[in-house]
Amino acid sequence: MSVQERKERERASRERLIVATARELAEQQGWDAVTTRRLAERIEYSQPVLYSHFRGKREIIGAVALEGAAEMAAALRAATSAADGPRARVTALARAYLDFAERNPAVYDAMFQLDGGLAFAEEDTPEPLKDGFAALLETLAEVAGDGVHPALFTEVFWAALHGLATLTRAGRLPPAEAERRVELLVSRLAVV
Amino acid sequence: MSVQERKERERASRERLIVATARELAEQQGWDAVTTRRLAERIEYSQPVLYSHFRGKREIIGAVALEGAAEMAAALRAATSAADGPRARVTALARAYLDFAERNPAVYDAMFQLDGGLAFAEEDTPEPLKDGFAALLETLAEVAGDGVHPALFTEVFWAALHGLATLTRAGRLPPAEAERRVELLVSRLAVV
DNA sequence: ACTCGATCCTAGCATCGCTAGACAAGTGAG
DNA sequence: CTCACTTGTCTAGCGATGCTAGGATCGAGT
Repeated sequence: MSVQERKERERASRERLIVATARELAEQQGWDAVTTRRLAERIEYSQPVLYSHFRGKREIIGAVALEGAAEMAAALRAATSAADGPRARVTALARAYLDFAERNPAVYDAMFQLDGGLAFAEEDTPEPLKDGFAALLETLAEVAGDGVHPALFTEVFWAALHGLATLTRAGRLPPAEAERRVELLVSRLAVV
Repeated sequence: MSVQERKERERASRERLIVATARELAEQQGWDAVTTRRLAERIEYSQPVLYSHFRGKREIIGAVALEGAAEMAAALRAATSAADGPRARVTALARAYLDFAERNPAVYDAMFQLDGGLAFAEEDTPEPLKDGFAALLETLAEVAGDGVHPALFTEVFWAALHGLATLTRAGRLPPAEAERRVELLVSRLAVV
């Protein structure tokens, strides 16, 4: 019985290695460079091993996305808990969100840009994703304003952040004035 | 001399055919289905012909994006010119933007999601893209509010629309309440 | 009518995600 | 301790991708 447990531990450990390596490779050289061959070589196993853990490349991306969602949720909560007052919390939230996207571009892509085979806004949405939305909601509900559904407000605010994050990183928006855009967004959307 | 002109016309015509076919194929079956082989087969030429017009698949995507940008700019201007008053114009603008994204998902991807090798917010930004931004700016400048740079306001508003468009289409936002999100966005961001 | 240059196609390269089948290592029974 | 067998891993290969080299073909101008 103990033998089997050891094997399961080793399997789980190797699965974590795969996800961590995929993420590392993606951050270093972009997702295009994350091929099953390169990934297999880095973890020092052959390609088919990947398919004994994941159904395919999509699922590996999905695993990175889930890991990232959990981290992001933690980062958002850490940022907001250090701020005083609703308005300051929202600003901190927005900055933390954009900061996470900027510092973890590959993970952010896995979460929102690429197809990781994940469901959203539905019954079977994975827990980390729901929790990420919850982290946003906790702070944003305070400033939704009267008669506005907090979830709806969160969706709009989130969409704005997502737009800023992606357009900035794609070179569509000059990075210089990022901070002023955040201030404008918060001052207009948030009802204090 | 006339012979050469005819050849140039034919070349230009074939180039339009390539772009139109790529777009059509992408809208029908998604960009993944747009392979150089399939595209070549549809235009009834061999693969290498594509490379005598474009440097590679990226440039073809870029060409579709430019075509789309011009169309979108026209659609935005048509929508705003039919509305009375700044507030109504902004609402019409937002609806037209999201409507375009929803009805031309592949083109929208070419413009903002995929790598079409296009420059943005820089010196050598192609004209249709600058004009698309200009179309947004024309209407949004009216409601930027005192002391807010119109271009900065446009960037934020645009980012919010882009976020709504992409998140909705990716299934991240329930489509049911799209209209209410637009109303909330406009009512908060626009200063009338 | 003939030459020669432009134009286009056949064939192929390296790489991709993914899988079948051979092979080895470790397991538990006798 | 030996041996069949399950479990796990690897080698090799499939079809498809973007892209390119080199030969064939066609038409224009002398």
